[in-house]
Parts: sequence; structure tokens; C-alpha cells
Amino acid sequence: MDSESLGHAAASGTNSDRLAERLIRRRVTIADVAHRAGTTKGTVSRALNGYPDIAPKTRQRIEQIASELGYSPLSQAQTIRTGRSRSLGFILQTHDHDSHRPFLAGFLAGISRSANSQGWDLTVATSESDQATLDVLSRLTLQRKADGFILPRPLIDDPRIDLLLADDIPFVLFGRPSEPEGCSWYDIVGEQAMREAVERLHRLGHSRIAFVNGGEKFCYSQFRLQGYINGLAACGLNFDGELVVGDAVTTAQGSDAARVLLGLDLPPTAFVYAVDIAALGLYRATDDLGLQVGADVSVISYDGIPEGLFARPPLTTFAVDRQRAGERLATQLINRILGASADSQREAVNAHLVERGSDRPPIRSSEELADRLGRSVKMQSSR
Amino acid sequence: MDSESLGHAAASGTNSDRLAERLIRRRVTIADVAHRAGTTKGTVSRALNGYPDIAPKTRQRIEQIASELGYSPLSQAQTIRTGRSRSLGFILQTHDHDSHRPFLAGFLAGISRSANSQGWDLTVATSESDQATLDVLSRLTLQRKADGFILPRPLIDDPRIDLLLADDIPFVLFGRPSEPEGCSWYDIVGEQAMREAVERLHRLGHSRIAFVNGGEKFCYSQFRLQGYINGLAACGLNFDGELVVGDAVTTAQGSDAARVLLGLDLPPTAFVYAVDIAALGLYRATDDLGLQVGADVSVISYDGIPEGLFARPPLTTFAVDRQRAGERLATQLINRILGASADSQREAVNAHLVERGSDRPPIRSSEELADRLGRSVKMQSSR
DNA sequence: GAAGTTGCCGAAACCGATTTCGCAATTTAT
DNA sequence: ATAAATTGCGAAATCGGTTTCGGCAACTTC
Repeated sequence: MDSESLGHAAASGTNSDRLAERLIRRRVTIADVAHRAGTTKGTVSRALNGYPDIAPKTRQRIEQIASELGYSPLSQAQTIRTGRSRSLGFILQTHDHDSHRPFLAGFLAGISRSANSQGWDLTVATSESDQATLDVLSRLTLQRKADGFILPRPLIDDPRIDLLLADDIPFVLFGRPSEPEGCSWYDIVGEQAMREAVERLHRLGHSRIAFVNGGEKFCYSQFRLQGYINGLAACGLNFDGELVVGDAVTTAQGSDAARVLLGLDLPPTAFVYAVDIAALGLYRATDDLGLQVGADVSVISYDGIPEGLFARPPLTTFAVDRQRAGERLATQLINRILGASADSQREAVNAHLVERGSDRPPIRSSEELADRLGRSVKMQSSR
Repeated sequence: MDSESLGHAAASGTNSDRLAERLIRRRVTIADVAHRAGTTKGTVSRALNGYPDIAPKTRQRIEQIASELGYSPLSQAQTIRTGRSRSLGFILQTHDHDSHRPFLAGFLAGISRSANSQGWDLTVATSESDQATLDVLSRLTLQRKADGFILPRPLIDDPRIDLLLADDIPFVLFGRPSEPEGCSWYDIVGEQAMREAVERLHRLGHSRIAFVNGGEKFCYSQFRLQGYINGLAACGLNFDGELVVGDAVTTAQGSDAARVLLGLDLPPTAFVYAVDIAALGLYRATDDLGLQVGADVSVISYDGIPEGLFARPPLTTFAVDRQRAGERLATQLINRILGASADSQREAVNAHLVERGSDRPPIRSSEELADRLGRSVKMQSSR
């Protein structure tokens, strides 16, 4: 009352400001389109969603008007009726090892980029434990924040997969699972890379080649070990259980593994590591032992993390294109949500070798290396 | 009809399956709560949202029932009525330099973790250019996918800030802007770090200390340069424009900068770099010139990226806790969306020094270094 | 030309919340 | 005691879409 009587000019000024703001900012709704087309909201909705009971020319007219007005439906309004939110879920596991962190940036960029281009969105959540991850999966679906999920690094026995399969919620995996039934995936064929690594080292002249595997609970470690074994076989080398160490996913663990292997009576002259971050541990071990990577011992690894570039010599590795992986996975997941069968959405590509300086012909045999290590260790222990 | 007559057992089996599924899966809606409480949806809503016209004991009863039933409102339904979505927006700039990538993993984890714990969500989108970023900001607000934004690395002249200020959309910055008006931020005080770096090198015995700055379009580079200048002043050293190079945000650029600086008549014996990824370029340059970091030249940098750990010697750097930054920024942004003033949401903390091996007392003076470089360069050009 | 289809669209219910409005019951003022 | 002001809640509109249902007009069909 009072404010109105305070003067028309001021009051209408404020009003027109509000109006201008709303004109600029207000969304175009389905009612706007319907009004302009002289039909009802229902007709517009059916026309835009491809229902068969709309006359072709009506549909065209509505599509025309909708695009002129720049109409795009409010996804939340669709969600409450349809139950779908056009968004993909990804759970950041904050308890995961750092070895998995470098994956994220490019990977998320790929997912988001691909999803956005198809009109979908990416919802990111975090969890602090494996159990919490399951809760978050449930919460996000129940709250309709995600229509499906992208799960990185499947476990050999993976409760996430069990849960999603049981509840019939779409998902895609980054990496091959142990049990393919009902699963879609985008996989980098680790067997192939590990096999090539062994063959390459063999061609360079190495015959005693060790393998340091990654996390044993992950499916990928099985595949990579198999690739190592296949590589040995292809080269006519015998498998020696002594030369295999598992479960190294940090630089410290990679370093420990190297020390154990170099302590063998017949130490390896070459190493294949399943993950870069562990392979960097080899440099620490050789530093301590007075050896030089790329001379006394060679190493080829897998992942292509940027840290490898700054080791000396830089780490030769099989790199994976994580952005590409994210892009493909987003597309696969969207397809699955739209009804594609699980087995129609599976892809596998190879990692590509990035040749740097850590793999060279051996400068001494395994026996000679053992000798040298013997002296070196003695010197170290005597000080 | 037919299916019913096919036998009670089978039919009811199917039905009870469906029923069980729905019991497990169906959301608890506000109507369920209202029914159980013997009131209307409106009353439940007002009770749960703190309206004053609800009797205390009614409110308690409804809250009790809501928590028993595990009710949580469907955010999309709230959104279409209230216009707010309880989610934070973050735009991944895929055209940005790789130097900024390492920030992401921990940073996003922090944002998401903090947001989730307060019942908010994180929406991630990508853009491929600065212009596209602006479009994405508009799109996400118009589509009500984000109630506000977290913007990393403010530019000296930042169109994102202009846009959001003009449209009155809440946002918070990771880093201090050039113009504080209307802005909130969480900042790592780069001045302080750069100043300490200079002082520390001076204490070690260096007096010719160069500075290699980061991206010149970013606000942080102004602050870090100022810190370097302050540091010189505090040590009683003269500022020498020759010793400052700017705009190095990649390893290659950092390497080029080092070469230029080492080519001076009186080369620096110590370097302060504004970003780690560029500082790693110094190692390349010194490798080529036959110098050793941590002996012939020293370096202290800023960021704390993991790559620095694997340089030889490892890079001494001022590390920033990115996860913490993300957590604080998420909280700040939520506060702003809920109505807090821009200037009430500002924080600044210091980076912490991670001492590794790249900063040591000089083993020769600037003149001696010049001599040595003269010979070294001659040898190199003669082969 | 009457009866039966078919095609196309309007009307209205619905999804799950929030918010406005108004009225009955209670409390306070007179 | 009655009038006035409060308190507390139900009823219904609303947000922006989707989907069901039914009916009118035009077209077949015999």
C-alpha cells in the first residue's frame, strides 16, 4: 500500500526492470510453443517426441516453431514424469590409490564432452569406501540423479556390478569384467600390450624378463599377467614363477618388488610393469643399488602417465587414451539407457607404445648383473 | 483374464515379485508421509521447510515420520517449482594447457565430497573455447542444472565473471580476481610462497635469482611476480628485469626460459618458477647444457604436482592442497547460493613448502657458471 | 448412404513437490 | 460476554512437462 503511494515513477521503474530481466532470462516453455502453434501442450509434446498420431505437417510446424523460439524441455520436469534424468553418473572413489588419479582429468573430460554433445549431463559423486560406493549408486538412482553409471576398473568380484545387475540399472565398464554376462565395456587390451612388451625386450636381447603386476583384486591384473605369459611363450622363453611379483600399485611397492627381483640369484635384466606408477619405483631401487635404468636394466610399463616423462631416462610405456575412453563409454552408456543390449556395447582397442629411453639392449648378462649387485650390496653394507 | 485363469500360484508369484520390487525400489514421496501423518502434502512440506505456521508438535511428528520412512524430497520436483536444483556447476576447459590438468582430480573430489555431504550435487560440463565456456554457463543456468559455479584461475580480464555478475548468478573463484567487487574466493597466497622461495634461496647463498612466471593472462601471475619482487626487497637484492621471463606454462616453455636466462652474461644460480610443469623444463635445459640441478643451479617452484617427485633431484616446491580447496569452495558456493554476501565468503591460505633436492647452496658463482657455460656451449657447437 | 475405420488432436489427469489463500478453532483484547 | 486477532492447517493452484483417453472429422467399405 504505502510503497505504491510513494510514487508511480519509482514503482513502475522497478517493475519494468523486473520485467526486462524476466524477458531476457525466462525460459521458453512448452506452453509458449503450444500457444504460438495454436495447439495444446500435449500435442507439442507428442509432436516433439515422435508419437505416431501427429500429422506430418503439424509436426513440422511445431518443430519449426520450437527451434525458432529456442525451446528445449526442462529436464527436471521430464524427470518427474518419466523417471529419467538424461544424466550419467560417475563415482569418484577417494580411497583409491593415487595410481588411479591421473586417469581422471582426461577421462572425465571425455565423458562430459561426449555426453554434453548428445544433450546429456554428467553427475559426479564421491565415496570413501567400497561399501559407500554401493550406497551412492543406490542414492543416485533413487534420487534420479543418474540414469546409469560408468564404472572404472572392474574388480574380479565386483559388488557394484552385482548390485546394478540385480536392480537392472544400466552401466558400462572401463575395462573387461571377469564375467561378461550382462556387461558392456570399453577395454584397452592389456594382454596385447604386455605381450608386445615381452617380445620387444626379447628382441633387444633380454631373456630374463620379470613381471611386476598391479592390484590383484582388479580384473586387469589377470589379463596383463596372461599377456606376459603369452609373450614368454611367443619368444620361446620359459615361465619362471620367481620372476613374477604382484600387487604393486604405488611407487613404493614397485620399488620393493624391484629390490626383491634384483636380489634373486639370477636377477632379471628387464622388467615389465603392469602400471607406470609402480614402474617408477624401479628407478628408486636402481638408484639405491647403483644401477642405471636403460643400461643395467630395462623396463617397459603401461598407462602413459605424465610422470614417466620426467624420469631419467624417460619411461617407455604403453599409453592409453583416456579421453577417448571416456567419450566412447558415455556413448555406450547412453545407448544402453536407450535400450541397447549389453553385448551390443562392447569395444576393445590397443594401447600404443610410447618409445622413450628405458628399454635398451642389456649391457651385461644376468650372471654379470648378479656379480655387480653382490659387490654393490657389499659396499653399501660396509659403510 | 487369461493370465489370471492360468493359475493363482504363477500369477501371484509374478505380482508379488513386482510388489517386492516396488517396495524395495519405489521412492517414498511426500504423499506417503502426509498419509501416514494424517495431514496433507502441503502441511508436510511446510513442516519440513521450517514455515512458522506449523504447530511445534505437528512439526515434530512429521519430522519423525519422515525420518522413519526415509523420505527425502525429489530434487527435480523441487526444482520445477522453486527454480533451484541444489547442484553446483563446474566447467572443464578442455582447451586449457595440460599444466592445469593435475589440479582436477583432487579438486573435483573435494568439491563433490563437500557438496554431497551437504545434500548438494556436482554437475560437470566441458567447453572447448573461452567463448563456449560462456555459452555453457548460460545453458546450465537456464536449464537449471546448476545454481552457481566454481571458476578456477580467474583471468585478469575475465568474461565469465562479467557474465555472472551481470546476470546475478552466484559463483566462487579458485584464486583471487583482479577486481574483488562482488566476488568470493578461496585463494592460495602466491605472493607469500614466491617471497619465501626467494628468501630461502638467498639464505642458501644465492644472490642472482631468476623468476620464470606463469600464464600472463591469469591473475595469479601478477601476484606471484609481486611476491618475487617483495622477496628480493626483503633480502636487500636489486630487481633486475633481465632475470624475469614470463608466460611459461609448459615444460617446453619452461625449458626455453631457462636457456635464455642461462645465456645471460651473468646467469642466475637459482630459479624461482611460478608453476611446476614449467620448472621441469629447467631439468631439460640443464641436461642439455651439462649442468646439474641442485648443484650448478637451484630451483624452487610452485604447485606440488606429482611429476616433480620423479625429477632428479626431486623438485622442491610449494604445494597446494587442492582437495581442501575444492571442499572449501563448494561450501562457500552453497553459502552464496543460500544468500551470503560476496565478501563474507573469502579465504586465503598459504602453500606449504615441500623440501626435496632441487635447492642447495651454489657450488660456484654466477661468473664461474658463465665460464663453464661458455666452454660447454663451445663444445656442443663444435660437434 | 449408413456403418465402420482411421487419423489427428484437445481435454484432463498425472508426476512430486511448493506456495498461496482462506477458514475454523483458539487465544487475546475490550 | 462478545469482538478482534492469532494460530494452525486443509484445499487448491502451480511449476513444466508426459501420457491416457475419448471424440470429432474424414475416409473406407459394402
